[in-house]
Amino acid sequence: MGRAPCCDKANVKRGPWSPEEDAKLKEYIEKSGTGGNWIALPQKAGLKRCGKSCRLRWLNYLRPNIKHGEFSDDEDRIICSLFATIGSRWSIIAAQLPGRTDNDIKNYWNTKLKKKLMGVFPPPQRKSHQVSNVLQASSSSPSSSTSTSSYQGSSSTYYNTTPPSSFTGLEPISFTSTLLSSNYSTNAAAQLLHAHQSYQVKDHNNLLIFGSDHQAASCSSSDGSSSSLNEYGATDLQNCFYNVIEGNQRFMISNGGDFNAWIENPLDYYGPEEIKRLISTGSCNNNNHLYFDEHKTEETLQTHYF
DNA sequence: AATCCCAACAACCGCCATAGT
DNA sequence: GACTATGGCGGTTGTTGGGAT
Repeated sequence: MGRAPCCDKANVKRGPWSPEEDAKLKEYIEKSGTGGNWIALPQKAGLKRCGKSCRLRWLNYLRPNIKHGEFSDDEDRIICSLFATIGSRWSIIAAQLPGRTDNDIKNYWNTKLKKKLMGVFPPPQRKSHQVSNVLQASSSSPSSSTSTSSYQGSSSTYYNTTPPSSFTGLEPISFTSTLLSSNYSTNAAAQLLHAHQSYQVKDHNNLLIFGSDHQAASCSSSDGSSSSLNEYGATDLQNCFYNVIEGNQRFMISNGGDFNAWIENPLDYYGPEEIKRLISTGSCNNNNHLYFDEHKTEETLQTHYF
């Protein structure tokens, strides 16, 4: 037996709201508030609507300061950045965009932004040297994986990975690692990483880093040409592509200075101890962006790139 | 002008978390 | 602790309008 419906569906109006209904709802809420009970509200307001429907209508369209219309480039960047970080948690993303609703952002993502991004990150061309699916690898014994890489950390594993051949870019991924099954939604980040084709996972004593490689940042398309990432805030996206997860906390890695270069594998260059030290000393901002010391970053870049 | 197709978006559905009893 | 009611959320569907044919 299923759950009882929240209202008598036979006796409630459905479909688009009329201006009269909007006016009734708006007037009632402005005068009396919601009373903390949406289920009872429609009857009190004289509406033949389900309480949930009233709530949605109010939250998405009628309440004050709702912003409709075109999303700005800044808003695009924020959405992309947050999606890469926390996934499809629209209500949280909406909280960062005053006047925008979760429904609005969700629709915008599904109809426009996703396509934009897919244009930036074309369907993956598999690299021959990449073998196992990270998701399988991270959820099974590392020794049983077909890893082709050789990170030498004492108790860490390092997988070079490739999406399954049927992968189309943004489909759900079963991330079964205990680290990744924390409250933080990492699937979405993984999806973007998948879309980015090339990414790595390192697991080092509860310190797990994943992200795209430097090569991916140039984003070669299938015909060998490069597509510009700037148009859609590539830097922001790129900055999201290294995630450190320790325990059930997630951090995003940013290099501290104004460097155009990007560090391929933070774990290799900074080392797990340095990363852990920074986490433990609170070297991150409110958004859990983990910033490395500028000099250290510069040294690292000088050493490895110049 | 009629029809088809598709993108956009409003609204609904069902699940989950939580508070109250 | 079990149960119920409700709110909140994300995924999905239905409707509509505009452009293409």
